[in-house]
Amino acid sequence: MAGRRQFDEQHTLGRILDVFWHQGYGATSMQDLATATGVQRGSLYNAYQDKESLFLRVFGDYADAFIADAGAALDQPDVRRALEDFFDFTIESMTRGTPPRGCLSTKTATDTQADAEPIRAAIRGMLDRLEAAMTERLSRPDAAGLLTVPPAEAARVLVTMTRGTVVMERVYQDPERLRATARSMITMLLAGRREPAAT
Amino acid sequence: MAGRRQFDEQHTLGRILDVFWHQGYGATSMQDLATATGVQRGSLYNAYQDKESLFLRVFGDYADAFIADAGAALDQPDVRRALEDFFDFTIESMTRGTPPRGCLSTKTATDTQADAEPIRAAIRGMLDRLEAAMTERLSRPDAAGLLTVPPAEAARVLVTMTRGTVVMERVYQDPERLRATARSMITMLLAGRREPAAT
DNA sequence: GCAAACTTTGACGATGGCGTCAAAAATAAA
DNA sequence: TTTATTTTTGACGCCATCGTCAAAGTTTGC
Repeated sequence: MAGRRQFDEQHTLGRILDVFWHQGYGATSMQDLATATGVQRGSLYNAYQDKESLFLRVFGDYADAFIADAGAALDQPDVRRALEDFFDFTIESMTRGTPPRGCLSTKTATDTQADAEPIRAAIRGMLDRLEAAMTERLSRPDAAGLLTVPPAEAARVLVTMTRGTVVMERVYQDPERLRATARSMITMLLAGRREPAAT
Repeated sequence: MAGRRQFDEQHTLGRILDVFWHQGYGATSMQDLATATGVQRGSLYNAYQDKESLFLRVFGDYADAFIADAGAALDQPDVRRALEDFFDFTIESMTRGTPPRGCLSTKTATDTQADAEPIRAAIRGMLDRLEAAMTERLSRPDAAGLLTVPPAEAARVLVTMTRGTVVMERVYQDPERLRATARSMITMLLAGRREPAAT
């Protein structure tokens, strides 16, 4: 039972991501990962160094997928529609699973056992990319004049808002409530007028 | 060394709150609390049942103080000033300490090891109170006509936003950035006009 | 004073985490 | 076929946690 790697890496990493996502970094032991994947603890150590390296490995995949999907949702001709789809996507993502899995990056950001700098950096990288995608969308012509604050500022508020939504999901476990709050947020952002108001 | 309680309860509970705040519920062991307070583990079990009960005990004090201070910040004649003071207070609260302690309720909300229903309920209770205080403030006459969405909706967005701010603090560790984002948020909210815009 | 009530203390056994390592096994290269 | 490389496997030692409990020690109230 050895020689070349015995387990399907794609499949294994997928399951590992799932365990981290549901349980959080700090609360997940190597044994948990071994049990969930059927790969022995020693094999995981051998293949991926330690828990932190393993986490960074799967977090990278997670972040790439998240950014891609978020970008796709934002890529709509109508700004309001784009923002609604964006929030719908984030809400759908965090409420998936039984129990709902929440948001991996937020769980990790607030996990005191995940305060190693490489982990922080990975989260920062993901949020920076999200903010960039949002800024780009809000800078398109169809948003001009509609926004109550400049695109870059708005993007930062919206990204912060998604983090808040994640927390509210944990507390109230009510997706419809989250969607309603998101709609309010969008209305606030798009309350601008094309013509400057008369003085 | 026995008979009547040997330790100063106020002082001990204060230290315990501090440990929970910094380390988070799940990452804190009874031994941590014993070490931090100088009270033996057995005495803590004897006096407070278990970790969950102890947490709920100090969380109650925390929530009361938080709501009181938040309410005081909101109690300003000028809405914009009230909201700025409110966000300044929350940001100051989460960045205090070395290292910055963050926000206890948010850390707990996203802690998978703190998913017992009594704990969830306590967090819900605190956020409900915060939302109520915010709604009340935004319903006062001086805010009328300024808001881009109704008071209750705005309150829910703002409370969600404070949760997001907490997460961003963990990630970027930059208080000034948080304040700037808060100001953008306030601008978006107060972009309403007293007179309905001419068609 | 004396007895009851309570707190403190230290230890117990069970469980589970961590990272390491040597031996066993299987494949790849020569 | 033989050798080198790599993975798997299971066990190791160490340390920390948990909740409990009996013994020891104080204080309170009768």
